[in-house]
Amino acid sequence: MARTDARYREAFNALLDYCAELSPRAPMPSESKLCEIVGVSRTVVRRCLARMEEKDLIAWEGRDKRLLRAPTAEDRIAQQGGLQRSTNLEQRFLEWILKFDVPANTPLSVAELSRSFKVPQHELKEFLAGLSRFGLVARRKQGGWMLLGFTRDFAVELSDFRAVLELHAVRQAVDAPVDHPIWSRLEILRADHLALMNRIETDFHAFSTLDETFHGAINSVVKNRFVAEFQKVVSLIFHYHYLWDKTDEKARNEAAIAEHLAIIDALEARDEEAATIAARRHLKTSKTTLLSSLRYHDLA
Amino acid sequence: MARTDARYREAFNALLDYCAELSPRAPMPSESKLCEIVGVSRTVVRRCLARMEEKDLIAWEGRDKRLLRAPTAEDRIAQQGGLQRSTNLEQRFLEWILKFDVPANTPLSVAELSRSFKVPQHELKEFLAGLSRFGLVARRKQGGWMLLGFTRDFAVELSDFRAVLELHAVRQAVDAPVDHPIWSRLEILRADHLALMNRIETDFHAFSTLDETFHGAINSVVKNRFVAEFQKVVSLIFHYHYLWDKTDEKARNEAAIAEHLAIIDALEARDEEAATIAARRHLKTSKTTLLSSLRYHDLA
DNA sequence: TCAATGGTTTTTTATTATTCTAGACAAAAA
DNA sequence: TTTTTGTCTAGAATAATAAAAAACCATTGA
Repeated sequence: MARTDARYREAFNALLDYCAELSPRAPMPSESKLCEIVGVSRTVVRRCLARMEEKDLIAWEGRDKRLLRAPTAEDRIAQQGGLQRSTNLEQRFLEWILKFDVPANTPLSVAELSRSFKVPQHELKEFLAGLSRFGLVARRKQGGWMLLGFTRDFAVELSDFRAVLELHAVRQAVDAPVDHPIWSRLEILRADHLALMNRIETDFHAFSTLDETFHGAINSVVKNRFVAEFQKVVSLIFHYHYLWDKTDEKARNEAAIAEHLAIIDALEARDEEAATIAARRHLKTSKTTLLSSLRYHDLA
Repeated sequence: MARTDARYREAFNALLDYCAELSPRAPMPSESKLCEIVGVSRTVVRRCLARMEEKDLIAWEGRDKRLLRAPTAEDRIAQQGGLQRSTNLEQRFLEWILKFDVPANTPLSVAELSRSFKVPQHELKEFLAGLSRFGLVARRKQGGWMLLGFTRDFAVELSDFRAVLELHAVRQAVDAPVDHPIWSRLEILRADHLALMNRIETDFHAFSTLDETFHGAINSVVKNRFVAEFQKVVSLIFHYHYLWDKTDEKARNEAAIAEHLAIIDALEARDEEAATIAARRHLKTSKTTLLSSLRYHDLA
């Protein structure tokens, strides 16, 4: 019960690795130095040292710590099964919602999600609390959480908000200095777009990734933590929706490539007016696509 | 330990209130009806009914539940001390940071905050997880949380982001139909501003609230959950910073009133160009004020 | 026959208790 | 002095647990 000692186990093995570098009988660094080396508190380091002494790996008396023998594979401590990655939970969660088309107003069971995502319950709760800031989920009066989900309103507001941020980014990009990395990125993107256009008949589904890269590049001009945070979610949602709505995919992507190229042209010409118009047109198309994919699913 | 029965206690009293309306010997509604009435699960309702039967308030046999006597004040169940409001935790937390000028990179102790705000630990964790979406706090590698706080970068990015949102709102407002509530709100605000201008010598500190109302009105034109969510935090931060930086407060507020009036004038003239310029000027002033208040505190 | 209701059980949530970890302090050594 | 260690206290992560929700099934009564 209670807190796991995964940290101690990891630290112990890390210390063994460090000792392997050391020559036998060499004095070991001070406890606080070892803390820095394995990135853990002195409490844990001392626990590790105690075990090493017990296993006759080191002689430890006061400040004198000496390696007695080279550590072997058997000395290593087993990692408790779990070690489940709670990284990219966000991505996995959104992927789940969009791929399985979880409908709006679905109650979310923390217990169930915790099992399927192999993540401790409390971590999921914190994650959901974070998502509630984006209005994607909300607490229920009876307790627990509920997916507000991709309703029509949500999609409209998301698209509008995205448009506000991205038009701002476009305006900033026009004013970017010549040595700004955006210009070389745009050149590469232009080439990629033209290349894809040539093999569009077969590779039209490769557009989704390109789209994400393109919008990422545009938004990278704006150095703002709030924008960046939103962008992460926005792009993920648009990305999966694109993957998912297969109607007229080739035609849509072909049109989108043309729209992207128009934006690149206008940006490189430093023509704010034209760039804004081109961006607005493309964002409008995106919004329409997102909405129609929702409509399609409402019928299903 | 474990979950409290506050819900049961509240439900029981609510049921008593409901019974008080009933005439004695009257049959009570079905369990599921009672659930809807008090907004609680059947499990809790049945626990309440069991207690009512035990206290000889009702006769209960199968579907036949009859009130035996009118409930008295003594029948009520005591609410367990706590009932601590975890509402407006956000406001209280930001208030604490800004009022006590908690510096950036301060480690936040969940245990301590939990005590001082009288809120269960896990609720605080969820709250902090939410705030981390705004980049105001972050997890530490060693565990726990840390206030990233109001650094210069944070203030700049916050101001910029606010400007993006608010300029968008201004552009929307210009296009708002004549019967949109914004116009009457602006008329009232104009009068309020003029009134405050007349008594500025004595009441200049009343501007802070007026400022919040003004920006709230402008932003109310944009109906967007993302904007609204951010606006809550943004306005709170600006609000407290205004309250807090006392240098040249009268002169600053007087100037700000003039800037507000210029925005109102331009909006009512439906002049997008002028409105944008006026708004941009005001936002720039705000940003400068916010930054200088930080500089002032850095020295302290 | 069937919808609504009640008894019962299973599952999930909220919260505490517990173990591990971090950090602080003072004594000891260099 | 300055650094290092022994000791202690407070805090964080997590499992255990009581309460609540929800599902299930039998029963009632139209």
